[in-house]
Amino acid sequence: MSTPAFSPQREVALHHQVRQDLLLRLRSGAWQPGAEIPPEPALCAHYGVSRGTLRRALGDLVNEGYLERFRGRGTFVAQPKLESGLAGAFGRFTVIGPSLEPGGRVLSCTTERAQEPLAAMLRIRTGTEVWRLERVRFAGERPAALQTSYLPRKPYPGLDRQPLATRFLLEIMGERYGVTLVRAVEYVDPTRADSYAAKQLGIKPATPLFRVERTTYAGEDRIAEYRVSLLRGDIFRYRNEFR
Amino acid sequence: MSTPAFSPQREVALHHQVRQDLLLRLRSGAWQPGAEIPPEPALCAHYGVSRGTLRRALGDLVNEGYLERFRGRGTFVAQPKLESGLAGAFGRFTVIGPSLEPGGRVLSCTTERAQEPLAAMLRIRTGTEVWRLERVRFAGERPAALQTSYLPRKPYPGLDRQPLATRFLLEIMGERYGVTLVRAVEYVDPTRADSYAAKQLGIKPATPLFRVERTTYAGEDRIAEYRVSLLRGDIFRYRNEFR
DNA sequence: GAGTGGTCTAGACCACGTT
DNA sequence: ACGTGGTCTAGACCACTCA
Repeated sequence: MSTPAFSPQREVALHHQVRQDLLLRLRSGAWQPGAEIPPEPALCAHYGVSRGTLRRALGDLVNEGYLERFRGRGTFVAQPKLESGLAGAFGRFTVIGPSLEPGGRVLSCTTERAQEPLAAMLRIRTGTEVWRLERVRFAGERPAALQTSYLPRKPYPGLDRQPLATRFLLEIMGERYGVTLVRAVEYVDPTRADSYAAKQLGIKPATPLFRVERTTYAGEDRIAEYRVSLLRGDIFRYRNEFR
Repeated sequence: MSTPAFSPQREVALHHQVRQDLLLRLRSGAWQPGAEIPPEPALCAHYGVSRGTLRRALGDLVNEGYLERFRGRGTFVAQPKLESGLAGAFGRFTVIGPSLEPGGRVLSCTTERAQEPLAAMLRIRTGTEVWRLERVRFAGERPAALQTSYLPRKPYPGLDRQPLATRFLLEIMGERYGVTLVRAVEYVDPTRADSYAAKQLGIKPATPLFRVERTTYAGEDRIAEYRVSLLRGDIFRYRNEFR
């Protein structure tokens, strides 16, 4: 290890400076993927920091996917997993586009009895009563998404009298019904507008859309809502970032 | 704070047990979003652990988006941001579907001079020579994706003589040309197959596809590859998880 | 000024893999 | 047996917020 020098500055957390210096070596290619890097005692000595501080820096890099550590073996430069669909490849995503406004035009809000595919999605027995809420959501003046939400009826009495046209449904569920939402899982497919969706969204039939199926969880396994959204592909895109 | 009891087990890391117990209170709704939770000294006493251990547990929960901490103010239960497109909403994604096999059928591998939109994507001057590689990628026996890759020519002499049909392009770039790939950014749109794509992928024209534009970075800002993939929507979906 | 979380240290013991 | 990383402790000082 013959690094020019490491001269920490005050004002900035030590562990952060160590992290940056390690990152420099990783990105510059001085440490190739798969290679083993020096053990903790060596790095502590090199940087002149305590083990706790060093481990904070290393731990951050592990969380960000740059390093892998194995007890008894050592610390290694992670192989980048940039290939979509590769095992272990994952990243962060965001939706790019204008914000959807709360509420929207309510097309219908009715109850029905859940039949098989839906009952399975909500993890309830077939025949249980559910709310079915259909809305057009707007981004500015433009209709941007057509959403159909399904909720078990029981926990949400009088849902059809709530301010569905002006508030986020998730907010209503939380504030009016005291449901604590914890996490959500989406599955995204490409699709194209049928004539009904095209009419509601003000676009031509067969325009490409995202079809987003989302399940929102209230407790660890309690499902609070199942929703299918059709998002206009000319307005929204997903942005994914891999380490 | 009147929790029944906290009886740690050996065999499991203490910080992990503390984390689980805190998580329980968050998910059960005992601590509502926005609420302040007890300060470190109180929690240390409650769990009978040192500050370092407690902070490890809290830090994990902050990283996972459950808590927010502010120096001088306190620790608060984070508001879930489950609405797509909401500021601050983000999550993890994975591609669901069979693994793409390395290589594929090479349709063409030629050089050309980069014109404006492409030059901008690769951040090179217009007129610079680039490789243009077009392949059909397979998942098992099925053609699953049509990919067009663009790379600056200079760093990759003889790319057309590499084993493009049997290896991952990213691996070739790494192993044969010593390029260290660091991160990648994708933009995903819905689209539909034109007649050319339909023919290459063995599907009917107008079938819904994902159009994935990906930029792979070698250094912090050095672009190693720009690629446009058409992914069959009947084979792949994206899975997104919030918080 | 009192209380919050952020940083850093020094030292100890342990579980695991390699030799 | 030795070296690796994983866990945990106790204590110190600091920066920030709020009353």
